[in-house]
This record gives sequence, structure tokens and C-alpha cells, in this order.
Amino acid sequence: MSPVSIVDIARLAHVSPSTVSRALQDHPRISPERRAEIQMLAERLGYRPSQVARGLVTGRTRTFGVVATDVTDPFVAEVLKGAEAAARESGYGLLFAMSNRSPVLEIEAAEVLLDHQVDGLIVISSRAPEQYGVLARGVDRETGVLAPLVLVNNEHAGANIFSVRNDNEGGAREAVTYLRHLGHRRIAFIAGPAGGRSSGERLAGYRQGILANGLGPAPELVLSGAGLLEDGPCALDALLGVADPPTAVMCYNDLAAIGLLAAAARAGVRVPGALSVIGYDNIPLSAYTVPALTTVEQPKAAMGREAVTLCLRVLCGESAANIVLQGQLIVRESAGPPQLKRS
Amino acid sequence: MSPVSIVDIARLAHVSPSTVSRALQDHPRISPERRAEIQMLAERLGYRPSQVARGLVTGRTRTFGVVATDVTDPFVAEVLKGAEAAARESGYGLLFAMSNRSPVLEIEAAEVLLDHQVDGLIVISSRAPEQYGVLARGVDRETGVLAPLVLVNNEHAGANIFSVRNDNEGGAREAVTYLRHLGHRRIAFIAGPAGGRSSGERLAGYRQGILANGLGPAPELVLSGAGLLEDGPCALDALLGVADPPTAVMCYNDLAAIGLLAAAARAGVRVPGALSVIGYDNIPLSAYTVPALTTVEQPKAAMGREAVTLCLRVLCGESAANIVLQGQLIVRESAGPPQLKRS
DNA sequence: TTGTAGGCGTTATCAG
DNA sequence: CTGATAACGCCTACAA
Repeated sequence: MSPVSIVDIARLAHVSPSTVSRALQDHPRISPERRAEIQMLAERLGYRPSQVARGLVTGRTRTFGVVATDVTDPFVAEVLKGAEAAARESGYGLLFAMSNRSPVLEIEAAEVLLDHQVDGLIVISSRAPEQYGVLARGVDRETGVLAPLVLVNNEHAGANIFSVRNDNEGGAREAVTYLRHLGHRRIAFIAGPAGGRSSGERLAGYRQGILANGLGPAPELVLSGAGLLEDGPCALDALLGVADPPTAVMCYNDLAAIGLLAAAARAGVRVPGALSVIGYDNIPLSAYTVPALTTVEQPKAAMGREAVTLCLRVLCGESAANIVLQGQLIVRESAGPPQLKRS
Repeated sequence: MSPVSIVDIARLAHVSPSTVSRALQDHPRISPERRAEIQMLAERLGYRPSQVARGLVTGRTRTFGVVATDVTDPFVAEVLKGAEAAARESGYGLLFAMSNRSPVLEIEAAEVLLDHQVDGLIVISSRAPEQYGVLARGVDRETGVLAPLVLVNNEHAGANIFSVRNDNEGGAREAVTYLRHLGHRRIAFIAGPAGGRSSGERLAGYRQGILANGLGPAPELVLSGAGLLEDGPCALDALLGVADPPTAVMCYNDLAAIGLLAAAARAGVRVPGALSVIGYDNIPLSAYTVPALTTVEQPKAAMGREAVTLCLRVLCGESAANIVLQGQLIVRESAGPPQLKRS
């Protein structure tokens, strides 16, 4: 009934616990017959090694911590999915915590995960990257290697701190350029959460795109937002209130874009006829809106995978470097040529 | 540099490690001054107890395992969010794994989590509930209490197995009744994943609703699906292909309904004019579709919270019982009276 | 009130 | 190749 341990097996096999331990981990110095015998016995008894006990002695828990702003955000969910898959393929588990977009909760969550001695920490869309420098913990006794920290969608210089990012500036620039080629001259931008780094980068990309395409900067066309569905209605009001209103909007992410689509439909603003809309992320839902959303793809699952791969590399003592993945414009239906105003 | 342990503190405070241990956990039998002194010292040194070491001796890791089909499903994400919040409030962490809807992977994932000695296991939308009977592991040495298993959105009889469910039959019945009152007589149903229990229950509720409202069963109106966005286009084709086509459809979940909405828009089928659509779950996005989706609310976050609360109760030796939460019809725009056919 | 000793399940370092 | 033995960091009788 009670879980079978290595000593139970040892007793039954008439060997010492250490022999069992070796047999189970395919240690070289053990006779093949013994090994086979013990492995078979272990299987028969349904033996499962205690990760906790193992973790105590080895200093590795075969576990990565993941802290994210909110799983409910499809972008986050996709990254998490990729990370989970990669982790499991390598025999790792994922200890998960949420910050609800609060920097304080984020750090708290990270501390808790570190208390559980995760072998690495992955933070998706960190709101407090600067704080991690001090927080470096979890030294491996033997190698002296810290638990690596991987920032997804953010960046911070520091020992043992890595990042997996998307080329936000490039993506945003490409979107603006696309709109310009479609014929738009008044292009608005709905910004993302104030604290986030990707917000700043996408805004920068938008601005670069505006300038590069020979358009004058128009501060009144940059609206604040939070990267949520709820941004939509509010943003639409603001957009329509501007003198010489925009004919196109690029949104911080798909969620805001979808919110905007809904608000536009409600207000009788035709998309893309009267207003072109572009999102960012290419979440699965963006292909199922009406009209289907034109957006900038971000390789979400790949970012999750890369994050755990980075952790793994660091733990193996291999070289590791920050990763920047490219986005790609996905043309669908929500952006089109600006329509001539009927006088 | 290396993490400070209880003996480091003991040395500095000129006391024994056990005294430190007691001071840190507010043990009654210790002098207040010592306790204060030690706690202060611990704080100053930045001491953090090793959950791993503690777990090894106490048999409790302050961790619950969660295995879900796919975080990318908004329903799952919401449940997970509720669970995470409740867990953290109680000082627990969540070890997370995904099954990708595969029964085999689900059980594997559960085993892995159990290897990490989670104090309880929460399975969201299990596809293999029968398998858990055998799998009962993780006996607490002192109390002899097994790690409880909580099935969210499923059910299975067994010692230490509990469930948190939604009244799927009731919810589906209510939706059908609503459609009937709107005037519909030909009401279709797009089913969910074949293996899932909620699929069966919602289908049953649909059938009950059909009968209770004086409509004859029409097997040709029950379509298969998987609870995904991709169900939409396919289902629409099937729907339109039926002789005497339905004027309303109830979908297994919001995802399928949203897919259907998109397909309908593409095909020029007006909703709700030509076809009324009702979903299930009330995911955040359902309020932002065009038209906004009428759906059956499921208290997702509450289900997650209840799941960890159940685990906690069992661990405390308190009484625990299965939980059934009620749904509620959320009337929005995607369902309306059937429109008269223009000859 | 405090210290001592034993142990949780494994791995790792020694001798044999 | 195998078997004692000592950790890993913490908790908890039991003894003082």
C-alpha cells in the first residue's frame, strides 16, 4: 500500500540499496544480469523514484518554474503550451504561478517557485525584470551554477538571465508598411500595457514605420490600452473623436483588435471599408473573427519551447544566448484599401 | 552565496538547529525572545526554507498537481486561473501538465505529478477517469491519507476521488427550452469530444429539452464535433445539407459556436435571422463576437477554486463532498426568433 | 525551554 | 562490480 522504495527492492533482491540505485539509473559499473533483474523487479513492484528525495540530494528537481501574467490570455496560454511540451519531452515538470499583471505578485510568485527549488525560472511577459538580478538563488552545490532565468517577451541584462523575444519593432513596422501600401495615411496605434516591454517596442516599431513611410508623426493617433478585449469600445470612441480620424488602426495585440472589431460592428463602422484593423500575436481565434483578422504572427509555442531549451542548455553547461524570433504578417480580411469618402 | 540553511542560522544564534526550526514555525514551546531573535536573524539572512527538504520529512510538498487537456482552451485556462489563485492563497503551488486530449498522456502526466509527491491531483476534463482508481498513490505516512483526486468536469466513483461539476444537463436543457420559446422547432446540436463526459451530459440535456418541449427527436440534427473552433465550417455544411434544415443550433461549447458564427458569416447565413446559435461556457470572448454569443455560463474560476478547496479539506481530514455548480443562460444576440421564410 | 538523535528516500564517495 | 556510510535540509520524538 505504502509506496515502494529503493530499500524494499533491495531486500527482495538481496542486494544493497546502492546497487538498486545504480541498476535503476543505468550506472556503468554494474553487472548486466543484476541490472536486468533489479529493473524487472522494480517494474513489477511498481516502483517510482521519489523526485523529492532525489531532489534533496542532487540539488535538481527536474522542474522548471513558470510565472505568467495571466493564463487566460491566449498568447500566454500558447507559450505555456509550447513550454510544457518541451519540458515533458525532457522529463521535466512545470511549476506554474500567475502574477495577475502585478509586479509585486510576480516577484512573490518567483520566490515561491524558487523555494521549491526549480532548476530554472521562465517568466512570460515580466513586469518587473529589473528585480531578478538580486533574486538570483538556487545555487547548484557542485557546479556552482545558478538556476537560469529566462524572460519571454522581455529582457534584462544580468548573469544567468536570458531572453526569448519576438522582433516586436520589426513586426509592427511591417504592419504599418503594409497599411501604407494599402493607401492609408492616417494610421492609429492602440498601445499595450504601460509596464510591458513589448508595448514599448511595438510602439517604437509603429513610429518607425510611420516615419519610414513618409508620414508625419501624429501623437493624437496613439491611444492607450491594456492589451485586453475591453480596450476595444473605449479605443473606438477615442478614434472617432479625433479630428481627421484615422482610416486604419494597428493594435497592440489580437485581443484588443477583436474588441475593436466588435465595437466597430456595434457602431456601424464597416471593417475594413471604413476602418482597417491589424492585430498582433495571431492567436487561433483571429482566424475566426468576422472579418478575419489581419495580424502579425508570433511563434508562440516555439517561444515556449526555446525558453525551456535555454534552461536545459544552461543546466548542461552548454553555451546559451538570447533568442530573437521573427514575426510574420498574416494577411486576412480586416485590412484593405481606405474607401473614398462619399462627399 | 549558497542558500542559507537552518544550521547557518543556528550557528549564528548559538542555538541548535531544532530550536531554529521551532522558532521559525511558531512552535509553542519556545521562549518569545529567542523566537523573535531567530526570526529576525532568519529574515536578515534571507533564509528561505527548502520545500524539498521539508517535503521529504513531512510527506507534504505544499503542491497540487493539475493536469488538463489543453491550456489553450479558454475554459481550461479560466479553471486553471481560479485554481492557481486559491492555491496560492493557501500557500500552495501548482505543478502543471497537459494531456493534449490523449488518455494515455493524461495518465502519464498524472504519474509524473505524483512522482513529485503532489499533495493532491486535479484533473480538468479527464478523458480517462476510470484509470485513476488503480493509480491511487502518495500515502501520507502519519495519517494514512491518500493524495485526493479531484475531477473537474467529470466524475468517477472511488475512495478519495471527488468531483467538481457543472449541471451540464440542466444547462443544455435550459438552452433548448429558450430556443423553443423563441419559436424554434428544428433545433440541432453539435456534440463535443467523443470521450468527454460533459459531451454526453450536454447531449442528454439537449435531448431532454427536445422532448420536454414537445418536439420529436431528430437524430439527423445531432452532429459530431470536437469542441474546437474548427468544428464550425464542417458543422455548417452538415447543417445546411439536412433536409428540412434547423433554424437553431446549440453547440457543445463557445469555441464551436464561434467557429460556426464565422462559417455562417462567410456563407452568408445571417445569425440570428436565418440561424440562431447558442454556445456553452461563456468564455470572455463570447461577449465580443458579432453578433454577441448567447451562451450558458459555467462558473469556471469558481470550479477551479472549489477543486483546490476540496483537496485542502481532504488533507485537513475534514469532510468533503462532490460539488455541482449551476449554470445560467446568458442571453445576448446570437439567438432570436426564427425568421419566416420568404416563400 | 532547549538540545540530541534519528530518519525521510536517494545519490555519491569511498573501500572492499 | 558491490556494499557500507555519509550526506542533502528539515522535522520531531525523546531526553535533559
